[in-house]
Amino acid sequence: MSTLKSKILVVATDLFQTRGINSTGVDTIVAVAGTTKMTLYKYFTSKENLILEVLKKGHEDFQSWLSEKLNTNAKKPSEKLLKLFEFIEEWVTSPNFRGMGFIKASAEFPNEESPVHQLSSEQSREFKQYICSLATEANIKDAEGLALQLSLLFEGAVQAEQMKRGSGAMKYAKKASKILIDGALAD
Amino acid sequence: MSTLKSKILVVATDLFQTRGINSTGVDTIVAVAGTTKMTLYKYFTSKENLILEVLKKGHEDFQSWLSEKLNTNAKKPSEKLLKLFEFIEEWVTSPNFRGMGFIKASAEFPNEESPVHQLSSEQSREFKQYICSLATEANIKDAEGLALQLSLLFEGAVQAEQMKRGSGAMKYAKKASKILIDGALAD
DNA sequence: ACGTATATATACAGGTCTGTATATATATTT
DNA sequence: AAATATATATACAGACCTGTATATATACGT
Repeated sequence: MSTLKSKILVVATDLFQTRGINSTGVDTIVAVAGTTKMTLYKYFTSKENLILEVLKKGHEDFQSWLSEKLNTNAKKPSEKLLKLFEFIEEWVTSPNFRGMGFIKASAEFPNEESPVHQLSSEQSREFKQYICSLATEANIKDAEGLALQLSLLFEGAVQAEQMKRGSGAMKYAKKASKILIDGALAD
Repeated sequence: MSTLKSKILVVATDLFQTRGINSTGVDTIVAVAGTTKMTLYKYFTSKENLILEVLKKGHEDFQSWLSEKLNTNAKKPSEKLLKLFEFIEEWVTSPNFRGMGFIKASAEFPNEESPVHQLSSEQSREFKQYICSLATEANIKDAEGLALQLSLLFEGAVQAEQMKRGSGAMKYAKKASKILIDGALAD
């Protein structure tokens, strides 16, 4: 991938997070990225296309980092579940955490026909599905239910962290997740 | 309050929720409300002022409904805590639920200097504080921690419900809250 | 050195948005 | 009936936005 395209993606991710998606114009993006609109529209067919690519990259980066961390640091499925929020916390509190795009995007694009909303919605579902697969492997009875609960905790904590960095929300989400997982394992 | 002002508030609440705040123009609001811009700008000094009043009304309506419900239907403090999500679920699944404004607003106005962001942030804090007061009365040891956890669940579930109505997220949030509260009461 | 691909600089068309100005209509009060 | 407050209708200025058009510069392969 061209370095310019990559630079635009990084800058857009940053600005979308700190100023909002709709409030960030392409002129601002190219100015910060140190390039021009012509170049942006060479790599992205439209602003919507740029938004979609920002979302895709953010989700892929997070998902692959997380599953790689879990696979190398935990063996038993139940261990993976229990360590889930530990790594999520590590990701979220890292200095180059740029927010979870799909949470903001689904708020800014509530219309269900919008491609941005659809992608956000799908990413949220995918993440929940990933947790559900971990829960299923760990022989949790109501794997779907636990996955939903953990994803609610996750999304709530990310939102709190986006609202105020360093709020420590994820630390308490981690504690809550341990209680919920232990309870589900005992069922 | 004038019926027109009230009508504008209701319509704006609705449109902000279903189309987003920044994506909803005042022209659309007055058209749906059946009035004109001149009237809107008589009752509200600016669009930002309208947004702030929409947020205030939404939060007041919810908070007063919730505390009244809890005060009449539960006596012991621990009972209030345990019934909290039952009433929240009733509110959220009611047909005229119009979303929790401050959750969407904080996503659309991430800039901490924005008055809209500041009010959203304050409302989130107030809600958490209310839960904390319930937990304190119920003699929970780490009342702050439990309050934070429950508010994370709440915000995550509202977000999920806003993303897809009828997702049943609040039902599972309620179950999770019971587990967390029971655990905290036993400490 | 020459041609080609890539990036820049800049201007602008067409649209949307907020907030105001101007003129008119409808109620209500006296 | 006259006067006053309230609401409508409509137009518009000024700002912003997306996406494109045009012309120029820079690098690179051959």
